[in-house]
Formats: sequence, structure tokens, C-alpha cells
Amino acid sequence: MAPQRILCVAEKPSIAKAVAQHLGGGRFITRNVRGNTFVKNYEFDFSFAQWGHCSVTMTSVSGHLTSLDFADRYKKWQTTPPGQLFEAETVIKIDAERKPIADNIQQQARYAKVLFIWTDCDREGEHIGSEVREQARKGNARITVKRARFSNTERTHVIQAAQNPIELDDRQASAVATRIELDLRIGAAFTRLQTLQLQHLGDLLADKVISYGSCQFPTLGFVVERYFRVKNFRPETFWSIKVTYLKEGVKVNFSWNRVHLFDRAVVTIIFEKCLDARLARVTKVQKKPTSKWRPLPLTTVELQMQGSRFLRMDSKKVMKIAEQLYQKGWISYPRTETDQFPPEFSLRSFIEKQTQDNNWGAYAQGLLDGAFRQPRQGRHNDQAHPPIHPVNYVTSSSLSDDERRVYEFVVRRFLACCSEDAKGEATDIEIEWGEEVFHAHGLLVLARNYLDVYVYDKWESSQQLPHFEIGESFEPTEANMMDGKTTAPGYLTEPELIGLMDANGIGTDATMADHVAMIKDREYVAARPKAGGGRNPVREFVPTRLGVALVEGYDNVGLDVSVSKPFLRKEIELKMKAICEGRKTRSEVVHESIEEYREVFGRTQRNIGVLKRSVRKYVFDEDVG
DNA sequence: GCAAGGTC
Repeated sequence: MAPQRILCVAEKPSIAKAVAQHLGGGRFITRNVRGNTFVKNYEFDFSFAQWGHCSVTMTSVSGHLTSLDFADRYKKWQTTPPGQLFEAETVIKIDAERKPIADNIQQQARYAKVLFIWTDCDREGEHIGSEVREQARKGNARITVKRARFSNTERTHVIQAAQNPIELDDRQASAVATRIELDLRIGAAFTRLQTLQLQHLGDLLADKVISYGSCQFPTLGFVVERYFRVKNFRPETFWSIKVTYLKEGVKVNFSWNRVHLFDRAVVTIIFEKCLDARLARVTKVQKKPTSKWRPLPLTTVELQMQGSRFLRMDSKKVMKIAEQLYQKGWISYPRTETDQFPPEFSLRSFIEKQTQDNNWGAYAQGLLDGAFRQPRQGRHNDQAHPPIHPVNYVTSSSLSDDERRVYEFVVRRFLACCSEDAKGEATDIEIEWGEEVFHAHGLLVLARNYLDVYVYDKWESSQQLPHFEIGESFEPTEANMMDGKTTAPGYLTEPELIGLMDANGIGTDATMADHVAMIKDREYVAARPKAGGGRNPVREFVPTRLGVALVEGYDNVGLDVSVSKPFLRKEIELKMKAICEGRKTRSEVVHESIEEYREVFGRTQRNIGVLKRSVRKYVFDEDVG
């Protein structure tokens, strides 16, 4: 009897190849798929515990297979009232460039007994799996469907996954289908409404698409909120007391525990009392070991934040470069939320590969020779990908300048994770002078450890404090009452923006940089290098007049929750979770959310004058009273 | 001409 055929389908070609290599034991045939240069079919034999000795075809899709759009009759902006898009008929299509991939799955499924899905183990992966299943059933209605549970492509892990198939999670797939439908309906309805209404207010906006999206608007909202905090900032004068004491040739500066107060008279009285007391007395002398923790394993969000801070590129660029490095096999998959390495992960073999480098090779060797520490475990695990790490060594001469910087960051971060924390000794001295308490803090770095390789962190010894005894008294060498002014916050920087998006659940690791780029493309915000940032300034975002007009306009339309706030997106996220946990169904959530947004939409439409006035005021400098 | 999410 001929062996059973099994069709395996991964989310992307790289996973298909890695899995084929492990299951095929290095022996497999590669076949091209007509019409697509990336997707390949790998054929090999494998003995499954469940299905016996089988002939396997391992292939992949390339992300989502289908897309959702409105039926043709709703395509014309002029003839479809935007509000109709909340209930307009939608169609699921397979775009022309994905047709060959879909056809391949149909054909391969025809003689297969089992469809074994190897998409990423996250929500989107579950949905992509359901798209694959749909195609496979078109070729073979009776095909058995299973899915693999895996979170990395290490050999033993892959084999373990192959031998323990589980079921596709339809709840997760329908949570994603819900998100897709809501994003389309809400995004398209608001985009058409505001574009059609605002476009002809003046030449500056003519032919411009003024888009709305559940992610791009809150992203804009963060930038505008900070802008107003800067704009409305009024400096306040404060007063403080500073004490210095010259001992053993060291000038020790003591800071006031109250930091500063905003009442000059009060500080003057306090200061007088101190002077009257004349002698200050040492009340606390403490030396204790301290440490600066090594960084956590690298996630995408962290790569984007640190990258836009230290590598002279924006988050979108960092992701593009990381993607290239991944495609070439130098680093692992760059889109991950996981900040913990699996326990069986072969960290040492990846460290080993870095020992040949001129800059950090000796450090890597030092780790292998005994300095290695198991990385800290963060609290995130997407169950799909390990933290970002170097997988192969590449010399800097074979990389572009940008690639070299990102690769170097990934390597240094990885080596730092596998290192000991930096160790130091902290000295704290407290004095009482009059009724006030002042303190001095000193740091002595004893062992730099991870800092030697992770050049992005700074931790330096301070000036060494002289010896003090508890109870010792002295007359301060100098004491001054100082005044100062509170300073305005800065505009939102790119790492801050990425951090806010992450904290508020706006976008995913793979899309955050896109949303940031989108609000720039739409000319809602402008990016510029932060002043005083030296040779390597971080970028900061300032909203354009249009960006301010939109946010302020919506804030005044009379909505319970403005669309520029992250709240509405968060709600969709919670509802997706409810679907995943079986507490709600797709149709319930679509119905609820559409009704909710229809209300927001209706109110916006009725008060469209408010939005228009805001645009006239900010974009066209008109006096709107 | 709309979104956000995958991916090349």
C-alpha cells in the first residue's frame, strides 16, 4: 500500500523550510510553486506517531491568504452614503498575487489524508490556518485537519510538535475575522465621511485622503496630547536649599529631601532656621551592594524603542533592516512579543558563533568560559516566536552600514542577556540640619559585567564620598538658597510614542511602525530631530495643523469617548478576548460594536460643523469665533 | 481614493 500523504502548511516560507529540514532529516526535494517565487513545496518522508510512515509535502502561505472588501456596488464614494458601510455587503477575495498560493494548497490537498497546519501559534496564525483549511477543503472536502503547536524551530521542539497535533482554534480565528470586519467598516465609513466633508474646505486639502483608523487615530492622539501639554505649559518658579561640605579634599553636595517648594517665603524661613542651627549632624551612613540589571531578552517593541533611540533610524527603518537580516539568516524572526527564552534553548551555540568577532568576540568567549548566566525571564510570551537573537555570525564588511548597526545591537543585546548584572556599591549619607534632612548619594561600580558589551546602557561611578560617622557634626562649607523654573516637557519622541502604543494596545509589534509612518504620510504629524540631541538625536513628533484640527474637532463633537483616545481600540481588543474565551460570539460582537460606532458616527455627522470649524481655524487660519 | 493584520 502506498504511504499516506500529509500536507503541511506554514505561515511563511522560512518556517516551511526549517520544519522540512528537521522532519526530513536533511533529505527533502524542493519544488517551485508556479506563479510565486517565495513559496516552495518540500517533499520528504516522515513517520508520525499518529499516521505512520507518510509521504509529506510541506509548503506555506505568505501571511493572510484572503482580504475583506466591500461588494463592488459600494465602491463609489459619491454614490454610497458613508454610513451605509456599516451594513454594506462584504466579500472575501483572494488577491491575484495570492491565487497561485491558494491553488497550490488546493492541488496538494487533493490526494492528502491530512492537512497539518503549521501557522504561528497566535491569533492571526489561527485565522490564517482557517484560510488554509478553507482552500484545502476546496480540493478535498474530506481532508482531516490538524495543527501543530510550536513556538520556535529548534529540532527537538519541531519533532515534538509533529508528534502531538492539536486542533485549530476556531474561536481565535473568528476573533480575528471580527477584528477584520470592524476595522474595515469603521475605517472606511469614517475615512469617507471626513474626506468628503473636509476635502473641499480649501486647496490645502483638495485631493487629500483624510483617513481614519482605529490605530492611526489614537497614535495621532498621543502626539497631539503631548503637543498641548507643551503648548499650555507655564513655567513655575521654585526655591530650594543646597548644602556643600568640603571634607578630605572632596566637595560633597547634599540635596534637600523636599527637593524644592514653590513658596519663596516658606523656603526663606526654613533656610534661616537651618543657618541658626549652624551645625549639621550625620544621621545615616549606609553602604550597600547594588546592581544594575542586565536587559531582558529582546522583543520587537524594545528593538523599535532602543533602535529609534540609539541607532539613528526611525522605527520603520529598524524593522525593515531587521527583516532583511532575518531573510539573510543572520538574526531570528524579528516580530515577537516574547521576552523569555525557552528553557531548552541552545543559547551557548549562538554565543559560540559570536566568538570570532573582533569587537565582541572576546566577550562572548568569556561567557563560554564561565561568565554565562541564564537570561532573566520577562512576563511576555506570544507562544509563537522566541526573543530576537543572532542565529549566525556575519562580518560587518558584508553588511550595509544600517544592517551592521542593527545586527550589532541584536548581538550585543543577546550577549548582555546572557551575562551577569553589573555590580556596585551604593553609599547614602543623610544629615539633619535644623529641622531639615539632606542627603548625598555615591556609587562605586565594582564589576561592569554586561555593561562591557551592552554599550547603550550607562552606569558610571560618581565621585567617591569621604568617610562619615553617624553622629558626626559639621558646619556646612557653603549653603545657598537657589531658585529655578520648572521646564516644559518635550514633544513626544519616537521611543516614547512606541512605548505608549504598546502600553495601550495600539497596533501589534509588526504594525506599530506602520501606524507611525501612516500618520506622517497623511500629514497629520511631522518628525524632526530633537534639538540638543547632539550628533545622534532622537526624533520627536509635532502635529501639523491638520493633525491638531482633527483631534480637537473630534474632542468637541460631543462624543462620550473621543476617537482620538485609545479607549475604543482597547474595547475591541477586550471583545476579541471574549470571543477567544467563548464568552461572546462573532455575530454578537460585530452587532454590538457596529451599533456603538454607528452612534459615534451619527453624532459626528450631525455635528460635522464642529469638525469643519476646527479645520478652518487651524488649517486655514480663519477666525471662527 | 477607505482599515489593520499578516508577509516577500
